Amino acid sequence: MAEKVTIATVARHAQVSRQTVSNVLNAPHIVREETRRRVQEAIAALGYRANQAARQMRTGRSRLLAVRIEPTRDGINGSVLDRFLHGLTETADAAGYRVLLYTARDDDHEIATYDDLLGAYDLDAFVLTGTKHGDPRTAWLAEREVPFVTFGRPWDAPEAHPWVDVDGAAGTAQATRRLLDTGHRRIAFLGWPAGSGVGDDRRAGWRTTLAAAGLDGAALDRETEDGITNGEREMRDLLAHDGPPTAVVCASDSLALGALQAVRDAATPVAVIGFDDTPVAAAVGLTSLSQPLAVAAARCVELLTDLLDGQPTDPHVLLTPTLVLRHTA
Amino acid sequence: MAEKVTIATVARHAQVSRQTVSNVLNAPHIVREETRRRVQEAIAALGYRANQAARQMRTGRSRLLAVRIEPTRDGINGSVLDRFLHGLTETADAAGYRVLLYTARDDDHEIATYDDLLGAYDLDAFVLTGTKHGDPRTAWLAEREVPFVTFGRPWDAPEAHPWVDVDGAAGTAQATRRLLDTGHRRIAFLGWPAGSGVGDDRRAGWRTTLAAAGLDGAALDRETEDGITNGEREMRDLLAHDGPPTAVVCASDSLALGALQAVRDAATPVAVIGFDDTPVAAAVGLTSLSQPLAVAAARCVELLTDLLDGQPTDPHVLLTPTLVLRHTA
DNA sequence: CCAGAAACTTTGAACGATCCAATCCTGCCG
DNA sequence: CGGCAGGATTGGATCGTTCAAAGTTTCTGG
Repeated sequence: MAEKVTIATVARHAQVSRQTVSNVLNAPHIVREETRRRVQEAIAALGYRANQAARQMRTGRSRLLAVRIEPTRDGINGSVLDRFLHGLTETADAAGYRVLLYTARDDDHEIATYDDLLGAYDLDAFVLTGTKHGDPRTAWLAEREVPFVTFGRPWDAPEAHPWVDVDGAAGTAQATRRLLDTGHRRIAFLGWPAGSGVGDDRRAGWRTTLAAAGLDGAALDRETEDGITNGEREMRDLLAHDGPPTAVVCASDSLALGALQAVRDAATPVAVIGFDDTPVAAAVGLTSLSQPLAVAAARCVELLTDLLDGQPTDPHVLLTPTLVLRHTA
Repeated sequence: MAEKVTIATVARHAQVSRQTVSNVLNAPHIVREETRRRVQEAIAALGYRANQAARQMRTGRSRLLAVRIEPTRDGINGSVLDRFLHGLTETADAAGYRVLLYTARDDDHEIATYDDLLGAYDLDAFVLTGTKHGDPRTAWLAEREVPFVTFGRPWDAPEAHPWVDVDGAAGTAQATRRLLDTGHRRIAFLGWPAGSGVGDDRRAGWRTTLAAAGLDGAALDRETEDGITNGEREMRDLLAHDGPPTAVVCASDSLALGALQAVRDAATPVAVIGFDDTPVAAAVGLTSLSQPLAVAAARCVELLTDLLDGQPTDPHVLLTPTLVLRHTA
């Protein structure tokens, strides 16, 4: 078995000192052209790779990003995280970072995990998904000046910390406009109870677009917890009342799927639009709003690397979802 | 800002030497009870955490596992990986390991990534998902004696290396038996082209169960690439021929969903059973076979830690899927 | 031809943990 | 009471890298 290749091996092979090799790696411009080439040839020839542990011990930086992987809740929206993670890993790779996973039952455990990861692994930064009002996690991290980015806006204070998000209101507005353009006038909204930033945002897009068209949807606005059965129940209820809607915009694909089942045995066809463009939507032909997850992930990594390199950038990125047209609208 | 807490800080605080602290952590039994307690109190009081980088440099072990995250293909089966990852992270955590993600376009890139991860991060082990016939990745790893486990059997040589898998044949057998029990006699199978280990396995379960009941399904066996539209086409074709099936077992939820759409406008009801119990199945009420992913992940970690600790265990684990009954069968 | 500066290169120390070998106790036995 | 065995504790060396400072060569201009 070949002995380990260290910076000293490379140095000997290239007839220079350790430090020169280190300079070639970390500050190439201060090394003479010809020397640099010789060192790089030695590196390639020996298959040398800088030992991260040793580097980390000296510099205190690990080139590691941590991301939480949550248990898929109702399952339907799970693959959103999946695609985000993939994008994150790919972009991080390109920037010379690696992605470490962690889980946590609740906020307290999550904070304990931060402490653990920072203490034991010297993590460089965190990516959080799904922030909520008054999030204790962001407060903890900010207090300790740990670099982090959230995928999801801080709804309390938009300037509080770096974030990347998808413009839900723009999405539902786009969906509503599409329905208006195709002749619909009685357009309902199936969303979550008021109070969640994401949910309120998505509802707002629908309401303002209706208002801009001189319509008032107040009677066609429903609030319910996420889930297929909830969606179906509310939609049946909407259809049972006077002046039933001819179309519905939903805050999630789960709700939309429920609506779709309620609509199946309706007298006249009803258009349905979901949110998240999950595999289920693709499977059943549901028109839905697709989040640019790969782009979002890439921007998260970009924000973090800039932050870690001390480069100032605008730390707030808002992306627009795309309406994917299928059979249902 | 508080100064960094190292093993020396703890030693000073507990009035012992560095080595004693190290012993408390790595070989508690050789330290006197009372001393051990004193050291542990100091550790707790100071919030000390062993620096992984330093430990790794000396021991050559990183307590890091690597898992590949693949781009979700047709999307429907994506969440399978998602749930597996979550289970993996949770179990690894409990065993004192962390999970590192990586991606790779193809096998060559993946092998290059192994090299990179081993060289730079001293990775302890790899978890591979989805092995295929004559996999170059497992060969590479085995040759270098890198510990790894695959989620999925090596179909060429079952004893080649440690693996965890779900018994597909047992699953489809269970599904077929269920259909037989509820009176069905003409039970079709919608699977993938022969040649893939997983696909052949799932088909075998159906065939042998039919044979055991004295039935021959040869005429009701279809092979097609995965996907909803493929499933729908094949199912329509089956229904159009003489002696159409009254039930169908599918190799995936994608195929089952296609079958479901074909069946919708059939004269008589046809039972459909899918495989993987994806969120889509739950959403549309499709009866499907559920893989015990959390258990599989846990067993993977178990196998690896045993391997790393030099403990001999039976390195081949075959788990049985569960039939989740819903509306369609 | 030499002083002085510029441009690199070399050397030694440090990061924080573990391993190794040596020393210090403590209790026990002769 | 001395000696000894055995476990508990200690100090020094070490892993591979980067930082800091000192050393060397090369080049330029007077």
